[in-house]
Parts: sequence; structure tokens; C-alpha cells
Amino acid sequence: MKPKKSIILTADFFNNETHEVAKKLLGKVLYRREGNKLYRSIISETEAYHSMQDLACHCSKGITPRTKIMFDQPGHIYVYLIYGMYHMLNFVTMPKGFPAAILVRGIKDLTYSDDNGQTFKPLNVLTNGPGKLTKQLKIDKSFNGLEVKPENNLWVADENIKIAGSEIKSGPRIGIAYAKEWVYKPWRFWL
DNA sequence: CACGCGATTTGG
DNA sequence: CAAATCGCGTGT
Repeated sequence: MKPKKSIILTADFFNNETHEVAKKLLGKVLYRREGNKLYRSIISETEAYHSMQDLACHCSKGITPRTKIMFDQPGHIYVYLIYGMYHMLNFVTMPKGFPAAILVRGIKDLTYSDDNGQTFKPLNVLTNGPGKLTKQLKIDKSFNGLEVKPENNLWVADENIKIAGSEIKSGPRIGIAYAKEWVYKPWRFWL
């Protein structure tokens, strides 16, 4: 059985317009290694947060202890805690100095392997929300500021899963009612 | 240093 | 529909 071709996404992939990267992330494969377990899932929902003008983006506050990571290199991980209990997983986009990130809101087809990635078994849990998926994948603030790569036990790969343009839906982002005209930007993407 | 609230989820 | 629960940004 020939192993599936898996191309690990690097900074180049994330160094682009945030909404474009958010769309391209759909259908990409999210890996998380935790102890002897390797989790594999398909990214199915994302949201783009782009520029200091975007009032929905934390980075609209400027460079603060929390937001500085979004000003850093593309391909880094931004994790923050919301409502005192849920960790949100984001990937930084755009060149260093320009604040932007993508929130991973949903993953699907979560499987795991505990034998060095040879056999993946289905894990029948719901991962259709940003707080749910980080709980399942045991992602917390310890990932904040790290590069998304296998050495850090969290990475994204292109395994040539074909997504037709017609499969991608878009609409307003969730939970940002305070963001004035930015509320209506269709920067949420899902399959 | 006190205060208010959020890129959510769950249960009543 | 409201509670849970706490770090961060703001203003004092």
C-alpha cells in the first residue's frame, strides 16, 4: 500500500491574503501529535481576520501582549482563551508586520492512530466548533507563538483533496456583533 | 488595580 | 435563554 502524498504547508502558504488562505485551508489536513497518538482531520470551516482596520480582529487594538503574535511571521500559531474556557486555534497570515490570522472553526473526519501513523481509526466525536476541536485535539495556549510544523506536534498538509469551488460556502463571521460594518464581511468559509 | 466582557458551548 | 469562568484591554 503506497503511502498518501502529504505535502506539509510552510510559511509560503500562509504568506498571502487572509481570505484567500482561509479558502485554501478548506480540505487541507490538520495533524496533531500528542504523546503516542497522531490525530488527523480535514479542515472544514475557517474565518479570516485581517488588518488593524478590521474591528472584529483582536489586532485592531494594535500590538499588545495578546495580539503581537498576529504581527509576526506567517505560519505561526495564535491560540487564545475565550469565555474563560475555550481555546481558539488560529494561523497567522500575511508578511511579518501585517496583523492577520485565520480562525479554524471546524474540522471533520477526525481519526487517530497510536501506532506511528500506520492505521487511522475513526474517532466519532463532534468537532464542528472552534472550542470543540481544540478540546478534542488538546490544543491550549502552550502552542501560542509556535510555528505550525511537525516538530511542534501541530501541522497542516496538502494531501491533494479536491474541493470544487461550488463546495465552498461563505458568509458573515460568527460572534462579532460589536464590529460595526465589519460584521457583514463574508469572511467565514466552510464546506 | 478594579472592572467589564468576549472569534463558545451546554443544558434547562 | 442563561450560566460557566478567566485573561486581556481599558480607564482610574
